[in-house]
Amino acid sequence: MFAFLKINTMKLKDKKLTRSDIKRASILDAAMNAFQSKGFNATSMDDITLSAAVSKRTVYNHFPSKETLFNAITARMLTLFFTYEPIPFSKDISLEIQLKNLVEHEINLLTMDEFIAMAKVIFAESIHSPQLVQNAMSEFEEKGSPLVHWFEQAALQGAIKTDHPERVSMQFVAVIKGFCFWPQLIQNAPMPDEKQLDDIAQMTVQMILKQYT
Amino acid sequence: MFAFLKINTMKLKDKKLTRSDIKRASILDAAMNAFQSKGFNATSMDDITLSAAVSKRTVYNHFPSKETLFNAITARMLTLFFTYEPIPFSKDISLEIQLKNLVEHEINLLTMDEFIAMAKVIFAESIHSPQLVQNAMSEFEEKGSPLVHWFEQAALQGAIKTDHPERVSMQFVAVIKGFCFWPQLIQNAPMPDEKQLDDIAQMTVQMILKQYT
DNA sequence: ATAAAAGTAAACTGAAGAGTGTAATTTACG
DNA sequence: CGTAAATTACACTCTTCAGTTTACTTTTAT
Repeated sequence: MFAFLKINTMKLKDKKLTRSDIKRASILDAAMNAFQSKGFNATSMDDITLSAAVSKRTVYNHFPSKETLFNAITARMLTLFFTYEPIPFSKDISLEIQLKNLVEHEINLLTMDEFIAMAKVIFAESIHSPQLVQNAMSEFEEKGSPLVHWFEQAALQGAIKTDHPERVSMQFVAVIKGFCFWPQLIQNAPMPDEKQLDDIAQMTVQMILKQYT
Repeated sequence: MFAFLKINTMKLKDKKLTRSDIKRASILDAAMNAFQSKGFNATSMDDITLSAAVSKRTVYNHFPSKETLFNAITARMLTLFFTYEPIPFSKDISLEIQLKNLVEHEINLLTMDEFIAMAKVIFAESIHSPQLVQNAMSEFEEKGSPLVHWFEQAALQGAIKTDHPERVSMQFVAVIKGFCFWPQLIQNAPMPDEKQLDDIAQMTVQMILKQYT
């Protein structure tokens, strides 16, 4: 898990993977796993030290405090998911196909288990920190904004009939998350299998088509 | 806030409100507020002691440990919301009206600020406790079950056309929560005002009618 | 090769916080 | 009134944990 982060690290220097880089990556990995499974408070720096196979002083040489480490992780996770290509609306492609693509796109994002992992880390802390994570969070929630943009375009061009495209967009995302995100986040529910995902996708597309065309 | 709990306490003995009862209620109140705003870990027993205007020893006389106190609170909150009348499906009332009632019912529940408060306390802890709160939680999530029951009846009697009434029920709830619950829980978003709630309700009803009749 | 940079082990400090012991006070109640 | 139970203040123990110090070893880069 989180292999994708290591790859990122490697890409930067390619061959010059110094010991320091390895240690740092190891710390980030260990911290991410620990924060994910136990939360910020319940994770001690000694835990991280231990499972990163690194001395405590080394942790503090890379990250001056526990909070710094936490921020480094959230920042990393957030930027990762922010690199998120916008989706153009096209009047030349059938609405059904475009919607199907949108759903799949969204489901793919949500079903990455890294996504759930990240959400656990961040949400659990953010419920009780009005400002701390909140700012990053609001930005993060805008992740839906490419979707909003698509719906706005679709409405403008008359493909979808609504006075509130952003509301339709929210409805769209709400249904997907209701099946593929919240239960997994809160209750550790299993992700729906391929067939169920297909059904959910189809249902969501039908919902938009029947209600707004 | 949480006045409804004090009322409950009073009903039990009516006149025999002994000092001990008052102290106990005061502790529960203080603890609930503290857990809600700061979370379980960040709340110290001394905090509670202080804002309950009670000595520390008294807290421990009533509740042998912090966890016991936490459990007492969650139990209280959960039972409160479990007393939840089932909703019968009727073929004599127009579908639209019944749906409208369902939405309102659900929105009323979610918009009680006690509900959000409770959810914060419980969810924040449950994200990182696989078994601890999880069991109570799963029961709690079934709170939707009267809704499922309504949709099952509606499907059985042909008022709603679907092979998966429980899925339709989830969709229905997902949309409402997407607007009136998750943003408030995670981001401290303000609850939509009356007019917005109306729009959301109407939209949700239309969604079901257009997609499943 | 060698000096600077980075890592290690282990003992330490200081703060916070859960829970206890106790002696003195307050309240309930026959 | 008088006694038993509950409450209080407060000092105390014990543990956990973030962060530091020190004396030493390994890696890296020139």
